[in-house]
Amino acid sequence: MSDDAELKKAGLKVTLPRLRILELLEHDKAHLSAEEIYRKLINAGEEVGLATVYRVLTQFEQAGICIRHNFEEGHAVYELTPSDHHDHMVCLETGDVIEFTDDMIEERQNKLAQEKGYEIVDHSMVLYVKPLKK
Amino acid sequence: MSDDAELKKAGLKVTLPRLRILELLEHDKAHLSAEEIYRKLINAGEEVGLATVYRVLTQFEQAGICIRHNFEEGHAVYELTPSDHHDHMVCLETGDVIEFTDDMIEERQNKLAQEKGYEIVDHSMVLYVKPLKK
DNA sequence: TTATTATTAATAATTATATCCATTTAAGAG
DNA sequence: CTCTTAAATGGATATAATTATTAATAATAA
Repeated sequence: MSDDAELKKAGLKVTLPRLRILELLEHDKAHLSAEEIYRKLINAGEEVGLATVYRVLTQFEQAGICIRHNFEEGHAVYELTPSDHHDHMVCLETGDVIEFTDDMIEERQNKLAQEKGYEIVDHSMVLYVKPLKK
Repeated sequence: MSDDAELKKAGLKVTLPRLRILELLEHDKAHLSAEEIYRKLINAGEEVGLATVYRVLTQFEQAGICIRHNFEEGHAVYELTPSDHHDHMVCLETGDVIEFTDDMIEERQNKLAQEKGYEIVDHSMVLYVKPLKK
């Protein structure tokens, strides 16, 4: 689906700031904060306000276009809603975020849920880590 | 170990604010925010500053006395460092919360972190489930 | 007890995010 | 394409959570 269509489907007017932010999220696969998105747009010569970035990100989140994570201290980061459900490893020293999935863990999670009489609808898993000393 | 000893072991002087905050964390087993701790102390007639609460909580965290969680609420909450690290299974239909731990998953998590060059400091895992149809 | 140093409370400063409002812009009607 | 209007924008301002500064105080060492 085109970005245009995606915005329309969400009931949002197709505006330049919204298109630019959506493009950024699509092409720049990292987990971006509102501030980072703002800086990138300004550096790219776009005239956008920080308030707009925050507003649009909230709208995108409500529309299911992106999801917000409150990983590290301080600020939220956003990523396009992923089709696969991956988990996250967050470095507490650098703020780096690594995505991963692990079949063995998923299998085990399903088994545990089943044992308790449930099936899994969704899950979230975040490992907070620090670099190994060498 | 006494609260006194606990503070000394962490290299912290034994002061009234630290004792009161530690007692609160011990007896009030919920997840408390800095603001909540501050309010509780004020209501209990203690003379303490909000800045002190923040400072002490940070020191406690660094000393491993308590851990901080950044849930999706806009503010951090603290709890005494639990001896076991349990995960949660939340039933979306009934709201039931089941705590569990699984050695196999923990082992796997450690291995994954290690492969990426990290060691795990903390982790959070929540399985959102619904009852199995019979 | 006194000296040294850490800790404190109050307040100011920061940071992340939300809101207000005057101006601009997108989208549908004609 | 032009007009109309409601929605969206950007800048300023507000707010909430947290952190830094500082002069005064309290805890430990000598």
